[in-house]
Parts: sequence; C-alpha cells; structure tokens
Amino acid sequence: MIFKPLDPLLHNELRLAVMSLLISADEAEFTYIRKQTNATAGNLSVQIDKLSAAGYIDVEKTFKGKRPCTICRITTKGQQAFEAYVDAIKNYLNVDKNGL
Amino acid sequence: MIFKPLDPLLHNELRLAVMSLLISADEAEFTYIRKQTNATAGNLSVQIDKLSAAGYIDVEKTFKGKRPCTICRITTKGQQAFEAYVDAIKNYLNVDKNGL
DNA sequence: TAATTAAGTTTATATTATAAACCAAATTAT
DNA sequence: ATAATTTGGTTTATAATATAAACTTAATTA
Repeated sequence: MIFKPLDPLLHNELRLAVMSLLISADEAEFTYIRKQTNATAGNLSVQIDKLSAAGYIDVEKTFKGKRPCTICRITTKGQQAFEAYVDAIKNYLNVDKNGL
Repeated sequence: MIFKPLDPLLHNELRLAVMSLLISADEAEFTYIRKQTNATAGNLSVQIDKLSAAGYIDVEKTFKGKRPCTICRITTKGQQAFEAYVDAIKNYLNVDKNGL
C-alpha cells in the first residue's frame, strides 16, 4: 500500500465539509454553509478565504435585499482537487477490507 | 448531509497511515512503518506516542538480535476508533456521487 | 434613538505537526 | 584497538494551523 500525500488544504474538517457541500450544490451562501457545518462565523470566514486563495472556490460578495450575502461556488480546480483527495484518502481507509 | 466530527487523533496524515497499516497487519515494526510512510523517525516517534497514549495502539519495546526493535499493534479501541473515523469521513467524501 | 440582530472580518491564542538535534549501542573501517 | 559510521530511536525547538473571541458595519426592532 502506498500512501499518497493528502492535500493539506483539504485535509481539514471544516474546509473539507465546505468543499463537500459545494461539490454537490453548485452554489451556497455563507450563512447556509455555516448552519450545515455548525462552524463559528470567524472560523468559516478564514477557511473560505483559504479555499478561495487557493483557487478551489469562487466567492461572490453580493446582497440579498439590503443585507450582505456571500455566495460560494466550487471551481474546476477545486473539483479536481477534491476528487484527487478522495482518491488519495482511499489508500488510508482500507476501502477493500472496510467495504467503503 | 450531516457532518460527524472527525476524531482529531486520526485526522492526521501520518497517524492515519500508521493506523491503516496496523489495522491490516496485526503487528508492525517501527522501522517497517517508517519505510512504508516515508516519515522522519522523530515525527513517527511522536505520533506513535500519541496513538499509544490514546490507547489506540500497544507498543512493545524489544530487541531483534542485539538491536532495539519497537513493535506496534492496534488495540480493540483503536480498531473501533478507526472504523468510526472511516464511517464519519464518508459523509464528507460524497461516497454516493463519487462512487467510493 | 437605543438596543439587538445579521453577516461577516480581523486578530490573538492555543494546539499541532514536523524536523533538527540529540543519544546509546552496535557495526565497520583503519 | 579505536575512530567513524550506522541503526534505532527520543527529545525539544520552531513553524504552521486551527479556532474562537473580539470587532465592524449596517439593518431591524423595541
């Protein structure tokens, strides 16, 4: 068994949850992600910035009525990175033995 | 989709690799684990200590001929934790969509 | 108009990961 | 014989990371 390195950007609980939501949602608001993940706003803000800085997601700052609304979308690069991560971590999880 | 928390002890690349090796090997020597994981001895030593302190593995310090030899084995607690981790991280990986 | 809520961002702190430095004993080279 | 190197690790110093607390700005409600 060879262990492929795990993308450190994705190997973090909150960032992985964000990517997981976005990969099957085409877009999601900050507040929605916050509710789904139970993250604090500060933590979520930081992690979204990191994903954005890496080009894994696009962040659009808009308004919903009069209130600010941050919308996130996964990029192609982000999708590829996520798929590569899933592929890599399978090595660690003993997919065969554990019937993942 | 609910995101189960990921056991922080297992959600680390090297510790997860160690557990992955041990879950399908019933025992493994320090030097073997080191080779399989490409870890530095210092890092591996620290991470093995943490897994041991948590009761996830047992560590036996013995000799092989005249040289020291550290043998690791996974515990029942460790197996359970590993299985729970595999179960938990599935939520994040979009198993269905990604055909894991 | 004062207090509260909403939607975030910034920053300070605590935790964690990791490698460098170290140690003891065995082996090999001179 | 003894000096140098290798083996099999451990300890510890540092860098990186995660996270929540504190803060900001604007809108809403009392």
